[in-house]
Amino acid sequence: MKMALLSSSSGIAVATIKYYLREGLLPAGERHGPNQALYGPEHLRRLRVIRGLLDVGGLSIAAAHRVIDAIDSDLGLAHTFEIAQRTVSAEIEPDSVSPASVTRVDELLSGWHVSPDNPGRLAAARVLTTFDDLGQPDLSGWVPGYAAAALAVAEADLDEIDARDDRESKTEMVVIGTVLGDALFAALRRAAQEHVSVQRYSPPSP
Amino acid sequence: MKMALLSSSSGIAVATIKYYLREGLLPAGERHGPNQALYGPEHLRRLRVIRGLLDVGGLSIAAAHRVIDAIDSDLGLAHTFEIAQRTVSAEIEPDSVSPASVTRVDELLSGWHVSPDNPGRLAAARVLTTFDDLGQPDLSGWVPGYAAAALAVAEADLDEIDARDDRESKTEMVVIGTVLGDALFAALRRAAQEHVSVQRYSPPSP
DNA sequence: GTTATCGGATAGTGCAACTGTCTATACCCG
DNA sequence: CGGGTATAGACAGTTGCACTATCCGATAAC
Repeated sequence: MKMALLSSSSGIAVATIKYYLREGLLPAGERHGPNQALYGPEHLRRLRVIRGLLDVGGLSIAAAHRVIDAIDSDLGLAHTFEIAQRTVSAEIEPDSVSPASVTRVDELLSGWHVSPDNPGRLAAARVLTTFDDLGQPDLSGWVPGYAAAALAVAEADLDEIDARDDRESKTEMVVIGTVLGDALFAALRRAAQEHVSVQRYSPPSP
Repeated sequence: MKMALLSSSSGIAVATIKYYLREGLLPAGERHGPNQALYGPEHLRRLRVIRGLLDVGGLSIAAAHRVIDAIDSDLGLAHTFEIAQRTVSAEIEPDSVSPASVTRVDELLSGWHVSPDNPGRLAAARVLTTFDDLGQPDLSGWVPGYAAAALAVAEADLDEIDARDDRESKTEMVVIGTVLGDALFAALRRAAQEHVSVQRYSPPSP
């Protein structure tokens, strides 16, 4: 298919597709002359992946580039996982995190096998530091529930990856699932908050 | 305290604080002349809230403004909740969501009391639509786990809000918890993923 | 053969979040 | 009490990102 069709069937402007080509997000089409190239269904699909990562996952172009590279290259699953995790996690300056918060996170995660440079470990500590800075009272009734839920979700994530049969599909689920899973959970949390709130404070007539 | 001290004790540049004042994110100091004003501890605290919302919660200035206004005004808790939820949820164009995905979300949430315009409902459907567009296989083994976890987290959220005694503290937890809770869960998910992954594929010698 | 479209290069746009400069004051230390 | 520093407020400038527009020479479609 040609550029015009690729554009119309993806809903993305020609200029934008050319931009993605320049940035290396989208592989070049099959060349047939100095100003001719053909694109296949894999380009269309790739464009959908890109839009999903950008619009739903909220990634930047650079971040999307990194995770797409991770899908394309055949590193091991563990390595792919790490790239996906690091890409979706914002870089955290160590001095924005109090050592006490890190300790609290480590206690919370005691029993878990988590390496010291897991991006989530510092990110969680950063959140707790922010609560501390705001003088929030004891959150020990709140945070453990999050950890338990995160564990359940991680089990579901790994189950889903296990359920894929070929390596390529596993890799893709690792990356897409890591990125879109955050969005999915956040969305369901909103719904659940309304449900629980109604349940508790204005229960439907029994 | 004066501007210089407010800046140094918050770690935020004077020019940036002035910018927040202009934008109405930070209330003006107590005036003592045409070029003098004094700031109190509440300004310092407010700056910490702002940085938390921006850096940890990833909100824009405009979004931070909305939720801060929600904290300041004394709307009911339910209304505050709604503002917080809508602010952290990106606006979704309805035609980026397939009706089938909405139906699937509604089935997933059957038994929950969720209004049709809950921001999470559409956002969840958007994520499912993206998976559909990528031709992902059946996700019925994956998504329900997310819903269950989201319910558990929402219970923890409401428990924590209930545990606060005064209205002001409840309101603040509604807003800050909604915004930072997403970040906290995402971080703990990263840690849990590593834990479960290690547990399954390279268990420590027993 | 003429009109439309193509790939590629380059420049420009719009927005968000600051950052820097300027001016007329006011404070503060010696 | 005087000179250096700080201040509020106005406004322009900067940076980075994600596009978007324009142009060119070549090719395709009718």
